[in-house]
Amino acid sequence: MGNKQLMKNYRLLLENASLKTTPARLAVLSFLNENSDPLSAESIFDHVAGEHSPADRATIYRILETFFQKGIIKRLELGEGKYRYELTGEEHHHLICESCGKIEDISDCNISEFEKEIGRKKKFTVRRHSLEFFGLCSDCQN
Amino acid sequence: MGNKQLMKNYRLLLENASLKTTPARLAVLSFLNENSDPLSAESIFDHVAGEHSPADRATIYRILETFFQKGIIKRLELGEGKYRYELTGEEHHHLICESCGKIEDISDCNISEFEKEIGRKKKFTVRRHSLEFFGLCSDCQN
DNA sequence: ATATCTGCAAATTTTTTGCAAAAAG
DNA sequence: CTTTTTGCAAAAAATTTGCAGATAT
Repeated sequence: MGNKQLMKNYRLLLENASLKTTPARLAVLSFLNENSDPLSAESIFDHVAGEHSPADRATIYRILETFFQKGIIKRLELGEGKYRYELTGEEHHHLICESCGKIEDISDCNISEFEKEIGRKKKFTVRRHSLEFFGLCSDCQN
Repeated sequence: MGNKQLMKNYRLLLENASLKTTPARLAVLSFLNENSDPLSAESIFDHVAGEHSPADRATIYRILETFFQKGIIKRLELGEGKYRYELTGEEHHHLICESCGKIEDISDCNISEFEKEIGRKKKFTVRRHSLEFFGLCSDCQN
């Protein structure tokens, strides 16, 4: 998808969320879009800082909070004591290599059956779940 | 189980992990043992601070890190931007109510099959996984 | 006796907040 | 023109670290 088209999409995305289109927001969106890995606030700040129109760290945090509240991005915790963020898309989970830190995506967790069971047994309504796998990636097996 | 017996168990647990038995460590272990909910470092500190032999915040953090490294406790992230800890026991997961904050335990996630599939498909060796459910508990349904 | 553990104080990391100026629609 | 967003500076929250003295074995 061309950059022009992308920008149009971002504008629409923001408009649908009743948010104004600003350079900082576009920068955050496009950086998240370029990266398949979930990103920390700091790495987003670092990247946006190197742009034509750098943004303040507080602005980045506020943007991420707003996007998270609107459901535009997901907020993850991968055992690092800080948040990571990724664009909301197909539901998927992550394989985090405890040796090299590589993060892979994985889909089809098929946990919806279990969620229904929870609803019945515990009278708990599941809205979302977090599921992350920690271990060793193919490169770090030996 | 009587308190005497518990103390003996804690001593053994620590000895097996090549750790010295200290008042602060015993206090942390017994507070974790009294609580079924996973606890934050701060709440553990607060509790131990009210004891006959209060411990420094840094000591609490160091104890928790050590226990985590030894596998004595689990370190969880429940979407709060901080860690929580619980004694290692039967594998289980949590239902976190997004309305009142109540945390319930749940077992039998039956995800081992999926983990094997991951091993085959992605050549990733799963060592552990995190699985938490967020939603509404029975008291907060309406 | 010796290695481990703790307290204290200071620092680091991650995230949040108040307020006035700037920008978007 | 009005509401939202941003920058700046400061603060808060969570966690870590260095080092010297205290404690456990």
